[in-house]
Amino acid sequence: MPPRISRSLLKPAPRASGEPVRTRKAEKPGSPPEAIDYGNLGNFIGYELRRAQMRLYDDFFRTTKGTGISPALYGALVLVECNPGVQQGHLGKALGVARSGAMTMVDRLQSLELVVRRPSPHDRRAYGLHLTAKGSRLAAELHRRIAAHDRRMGEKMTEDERRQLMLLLRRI
Amino acid sequence: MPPRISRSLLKPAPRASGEPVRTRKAEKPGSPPEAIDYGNLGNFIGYELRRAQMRLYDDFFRTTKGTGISPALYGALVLVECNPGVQQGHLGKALGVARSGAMTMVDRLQSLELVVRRPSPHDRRAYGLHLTAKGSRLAAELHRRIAAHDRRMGEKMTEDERRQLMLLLRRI
DNA sequence: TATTGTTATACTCTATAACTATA
DNA sequence: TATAGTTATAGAGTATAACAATA
Repeated sequence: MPPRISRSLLKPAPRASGEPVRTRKAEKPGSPPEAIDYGNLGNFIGYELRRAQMRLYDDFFRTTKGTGISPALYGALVLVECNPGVQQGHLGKALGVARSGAMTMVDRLQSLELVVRRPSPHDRRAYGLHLTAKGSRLAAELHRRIAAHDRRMGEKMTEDERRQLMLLLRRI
Repeated sequence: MPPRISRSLLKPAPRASGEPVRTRKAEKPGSPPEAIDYGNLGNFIGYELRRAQMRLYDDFFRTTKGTGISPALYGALVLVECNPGVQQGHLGKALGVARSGAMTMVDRLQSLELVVRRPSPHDRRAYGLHLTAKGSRLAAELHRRIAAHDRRMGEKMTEDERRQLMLLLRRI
């Protein structure tokens, strides 16, 4: 079964201008006057999963800063790179978004000049998606940065533990 | 250090009417004509984290169906329950959202008649948040359902493995 | 009739900024 | 001057529904 990237998990938002904003604690750095009781929240897998992903997203956005690429767009970029000529609709399905959502994503990638739509030779309704030269270059750069990012995410565990983590995550 | 629930990790959206919609694959059940190559995506911790959370969110929304409670609102409900009289702003900080976001969440909980704002005895600018009787009942019900949900999430691993997973997640 | 891309519309989530009452 | 709550506004993300062109 091919893995799927979920809509809800690729969400955090790039800005219109292309520059992701992560205004963590924009309001005030000061901590809440009284410690807050989180009850049973910390015993839930879902809670630790969320916290882990929060930290990971923070690092991801620092990693891709200046590129305008969110996790969702990176996923799309990888898919176009690995499947040159893929149809927009298929991309959307693979990413778990509706066609209109795929439309928006590809529009964005096109406006960043990373991806082009070329008429499909077989189906005059469809377009094939391809990386531009600029898109290829950025993809290569992002692969490097994101591989380093992913290593950082696992730097506090051994290689065995990392494998164990991946296995356990797949069992959820 | 008190745990924090991230804005970006509590995101998936409840509907205005209160009923969460999870139209997974609303477009077509059919699989893409050709298998799609996901490249190196599956070797990233972030990717597996996202997939795991996607599955978890699906189950969470099935679990809370009919209540209008999203993960974010459940978090808020727990915090109000565990910290009766907590100020809205402190709640927002604990949840990692701006004051206006806390406002929206509390408005929602109030419109669901789960939470009330009572004037603070010490500070005439502030309100204390409290569960209503209905809120207490729903919280109790949700605790049961979500505890079961969390057990389901870990049902494919041993108790030791679950503990290991929690430990590794905290190391990210 | 079904599918591809597209557009229009609507909704949630979240942020910033300005306003008010109070501290 | 700073803070608590509020309101207005804006942008991202995603969904559904309808449409034209094509299969």
